[in-house]
Amino acid sequence: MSSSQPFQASSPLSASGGRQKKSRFTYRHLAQLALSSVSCPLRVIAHADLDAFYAQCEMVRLGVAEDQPLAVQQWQGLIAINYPARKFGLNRHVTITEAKKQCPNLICQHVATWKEGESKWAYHPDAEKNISTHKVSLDSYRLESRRILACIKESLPANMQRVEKASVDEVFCDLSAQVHSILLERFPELAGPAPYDDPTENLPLPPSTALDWKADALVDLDPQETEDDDPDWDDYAILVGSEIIRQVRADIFEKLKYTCSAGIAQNKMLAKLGSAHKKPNQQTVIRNRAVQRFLSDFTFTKIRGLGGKLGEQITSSFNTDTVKDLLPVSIEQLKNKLGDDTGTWVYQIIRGNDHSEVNSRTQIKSMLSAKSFRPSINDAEQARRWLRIFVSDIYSRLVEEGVLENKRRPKTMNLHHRSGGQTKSRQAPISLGRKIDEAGLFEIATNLLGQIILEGKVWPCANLSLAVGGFEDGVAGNMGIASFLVKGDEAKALSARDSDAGEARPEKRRRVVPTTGIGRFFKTDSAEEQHDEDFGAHLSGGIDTLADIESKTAKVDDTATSDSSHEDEATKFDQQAAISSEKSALHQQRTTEFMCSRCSAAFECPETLQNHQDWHFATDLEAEERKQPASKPSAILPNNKSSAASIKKKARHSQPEKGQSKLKFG
DNA sequence: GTGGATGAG
DNA sequence: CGCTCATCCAC
Repeated sequence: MSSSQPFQASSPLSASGGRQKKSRFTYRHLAQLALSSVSCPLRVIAHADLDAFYAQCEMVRLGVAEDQPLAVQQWQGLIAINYPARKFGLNRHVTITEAKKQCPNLICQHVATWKEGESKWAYHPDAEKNISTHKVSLDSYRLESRRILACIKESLPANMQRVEKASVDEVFCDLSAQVHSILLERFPELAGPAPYDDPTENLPLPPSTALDWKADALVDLDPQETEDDDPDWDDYAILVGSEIIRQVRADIFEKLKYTCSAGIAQNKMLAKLGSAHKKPNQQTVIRNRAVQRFLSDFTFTKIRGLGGKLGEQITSSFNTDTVKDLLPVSIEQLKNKLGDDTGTWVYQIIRGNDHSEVNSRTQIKSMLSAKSFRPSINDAEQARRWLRIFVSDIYSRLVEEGVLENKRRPKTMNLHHRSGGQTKSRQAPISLGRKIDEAGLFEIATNLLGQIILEGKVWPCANLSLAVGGFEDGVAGNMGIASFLVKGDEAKALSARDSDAGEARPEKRRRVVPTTGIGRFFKTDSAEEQHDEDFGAHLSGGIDTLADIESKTAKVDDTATSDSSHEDEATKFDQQAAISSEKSALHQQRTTEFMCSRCSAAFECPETLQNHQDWHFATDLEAEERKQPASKPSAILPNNKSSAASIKKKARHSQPEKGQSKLKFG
């Protein structure tokens, strides 16, 4: 993809000397770009958002014309309205009859539903009349979401992509590594070495020819900037990112006929604001030199994480809801009102600084099936009937998740109940010994219901929801050994696990950077996590590179990131984030897949592949036992600790080697 | 670990 | 509005 659209190749970059000015950016900044460092000023993040997604799904499914007004109906309400229909002034809170009146040509398609006693959801023509016996199913949208995500991954180079599924209709892509490689292709001079081998040397400026932004929406520049200023490498980087995303969008449309909007910027927060800026089917670029202007026009409650109570609290504390009016508020005032962590986070975010990382994660962590009862239900028998439907729904989705092949397995089940204003919930483990099927799940769910009923005051019940979760850890018993060890034991652990050397860092031990909410921003840099990072580095055999980064980050070159108005806090923030993120970048798992040699199931990380192969092994043993019973029945139970450990140890030696290829075989 | 709360779409 | 999904926090 990268080479399919040759860029206007330039004459060689002007050498140093003469009257040529230097770039604001250094060779180190360029190197950080290749690592997708969250503090790299050249970083390129994209956010893509499907246009009126549910409505588009129905249009594709039904094959209706692109200019046909269509809305997705759920009982008596509309949950999605396509853009042709929006021209008639329709919004989500109009009734069906009003909508039809305003737009006589409107197609109102009801969502698919589960009907009691049936084994699969379907598009029932009479669904809206059967609210009391049907429950909504959003499965078809989840399936389309999955196809689109796969298409996006196909569109991006396997070894450089970093794609995070943010919701059913949104993704973030960290394009930094790919942009880096394209820059080097187009401007081989950038490959270095830096003059005097000094990474703090500034890069030569890019050619000053005007950049071709194609049809991209460009947001207005900051007041002190003009379009006449020569572009610098951040402009080029984001332009390349924009080209990449334009091609991704074209691929999605060509293959699947879905349109989406996108935002391209230096971080997730700005990219997301960008994708919402112009819809439908457009992309918006927010250059660094436009960030201040772009942001200051916003109501800060539009910023991700400030849409709820926190935003309200800020509004009432400082008597404004605009970014512009919040900018003069000092970091101390923010800390006083909001607490240190949240105050610092808000201070940074309204200045366009967001170091949150794009996690290569495309799999869900929990699933839930729920219904609000109108009217309420009044006895346990009715509740159990709904539990059957919830279980069918969840079970079929578990099958899609590959639970049957032991690719993933939920650890817990949760039942929520609402009666009047009161809510109750009960959770239970799904023990490893239990085979996951509809009967087993229903039994657990029924038990939870029984526990809730025992509390009393449960009828009439207005809402029930059943959830399963705890997917990410796979088979129990393999929880991070590292977290149990004190310093002295690490050597033992390392030698015991020496065949792990060269492995990518397991998914489940990876640092999670929170993206929303109060006071969560700095929590992940705890000493414990830091320790874990180090441990991961040993395991990964990345010592040289890590040490390299440690020494590099010892003196922080801040030419382009800090502006003189930043306070010490802000600088410290940048530096801390830079260091931890570079380490994290080293261990960040890409969407590289690990494939089982037995059944070709694919996994995102070696450890889950290991769990899966342990399961094969245990299954084989079990089959053997059935042929020759009475030898050692206890040893084959999957929840037998010692057995699990020995199986693990045995299978571990067949783990794949680290490498760059897309597929690995175990 | 559990249950509630918050936030987002 | 109804239905999801994710994460954090007090207990």
